[in-house]
Amino acid sequence: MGMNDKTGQHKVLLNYKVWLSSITGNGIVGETEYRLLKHIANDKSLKAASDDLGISYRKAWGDLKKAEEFLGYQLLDRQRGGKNGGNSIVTDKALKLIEAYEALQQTFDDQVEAAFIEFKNKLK
Amino acid sequence: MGMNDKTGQHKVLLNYKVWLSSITGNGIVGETEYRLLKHIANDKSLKAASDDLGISYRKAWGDLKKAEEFLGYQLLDRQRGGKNGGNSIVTDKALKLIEAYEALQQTFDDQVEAAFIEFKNKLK
DNA sequence: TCTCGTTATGAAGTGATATTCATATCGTTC
DNA sequence: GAACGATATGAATATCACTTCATAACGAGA
Repeated sequence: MGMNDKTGQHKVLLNYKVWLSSITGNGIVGETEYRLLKHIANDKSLKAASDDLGISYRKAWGDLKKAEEFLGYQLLDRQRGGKNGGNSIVTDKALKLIEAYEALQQTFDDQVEAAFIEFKNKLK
Repeated sequence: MGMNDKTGQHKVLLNYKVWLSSITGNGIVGETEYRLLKHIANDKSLKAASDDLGISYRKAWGDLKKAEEFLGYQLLDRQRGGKNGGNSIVTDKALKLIEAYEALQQTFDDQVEAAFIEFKNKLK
């Protein structure tokens, strides 16, 4: 479990991130947006989803808006007012997107483990 | 090459990052440290390397110090004073580390392209 | 022994992001 | 038709990482 002193050898993990970006490097769809969409698919609410993830509604809303603007299609079908005040439904296109993103993550996950073992061998 | 209006479909790129971290998620060795060590190996100077990369000496120094503390071994052999004011030599262990990191990146690079093509197919 | 350039390190300033706050709109339901 | 709760959005505030600044230590060479 790794030592706790300031100078010992600690357990090291391999980490990675995958995200879609514009050419200029602006992040568009990454882990945050992926998780948001997953939760919205379940909760049918952007507010509930942002609460779930512990990020501000303001940011969640802005992130998805930016993603939609960039992608050029809707990720959510929004409804204001009404029974529960409103709701947000994930569009079919967004569902496809999160499925594809999930597969991408899986591919990376599979490779990270092997690559990390290889990495550690190289250090011996 | 992607439209420029606010709502069109733009060209999307796939991005990724790989780095070593502690269990608590603190980044230890990533692209920055890798590049620093590469440049120090060449320049034999932390100052020159940080200038090369356009990052502050303060950060470069802090990053490598943190990495060394965490890993539990020296990445640099430092010398203060003397002929040119001082110098920093990359240790053998650090050389092994950057070689292994390089191989890791290469592994990912090779597979990212294929994964991205797969990703885009899934969206059709 | 004085100088010079690099390493070393705390402290203060800055800028990008995210959170908080404030307010408006909307549409079922009671 | 008044109320409730989610969406919508600008503005102010807070956070956090990085840069800048300031200052010391060091040691070969002039």
